Amino acid sequence: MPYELALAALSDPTRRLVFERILAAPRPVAAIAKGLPVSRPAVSQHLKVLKDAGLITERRQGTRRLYAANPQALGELREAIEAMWQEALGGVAAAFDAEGEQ
Amino acid sequence: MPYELALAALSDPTRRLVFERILAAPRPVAAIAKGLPVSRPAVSQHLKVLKDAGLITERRQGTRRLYAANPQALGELREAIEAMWQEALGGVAAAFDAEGEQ
DNA sequence: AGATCGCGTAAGTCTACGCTAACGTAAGCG
DNA sequence: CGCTTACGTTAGCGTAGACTTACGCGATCT
Repeated sequence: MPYELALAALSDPTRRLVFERILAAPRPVAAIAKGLPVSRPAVSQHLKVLKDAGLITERRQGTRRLYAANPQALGELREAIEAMWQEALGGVAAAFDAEGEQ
Repeated sequence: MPYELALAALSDPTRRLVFERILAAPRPVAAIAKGLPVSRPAVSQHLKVLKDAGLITERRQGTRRLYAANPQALGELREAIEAMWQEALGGVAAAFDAEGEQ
């Protein structure tokens, strides 16, 4: 699962709220939607995007579905960001060296 | 600078291309736009968004402007993602425990 | 079997935003 | 001074996507 999908999925504020609500523990849809400023179908749509991005997993339990965060996708995103961070650190050092030479 | 802005800024594919082009070393706008599938003004607009998100810094040098990545904002984003990752790991462990008890 | 719960999906609307084309501007050069 | 370079900015357009309303469907209860 490419990290780009996770990045795009987490860029929406409402979707981040949805995701953060199932970070600590799995929850059914109605419990996620409760207290959010959008309707339950909207939450369902956000869950689909998060699932397609690999950020969450779905488990059916009777008539309801439990959604849980998937740490692996989050780990991949973390590593991608960290790689960019490292490269940026190196870039600053290189620019500083070039500055000193002129 | 809140990490939400950085997240939203990096969610666009073209803007990511722009950002990655100045990760290793600072560049003027024309150099960034060269080879990209969009016009130079579009690159300028992306640079503005990245700057507003704190991800890059601008330094004027005569008639041109050098854009460089800002590792600090990237570091903050990295830490925010890492915190969510840790929480997700804890959530999975908690769900597993609950599974064993029933 | 009928009723209800818990949820996904489809259709339609409206806003955000990425893009181009055109223009404006400050710095260097002859 | 013009002229060119290297940009930023604006106006306008087109589309992706976030949202609601309405509907459909399987599981559970009585």
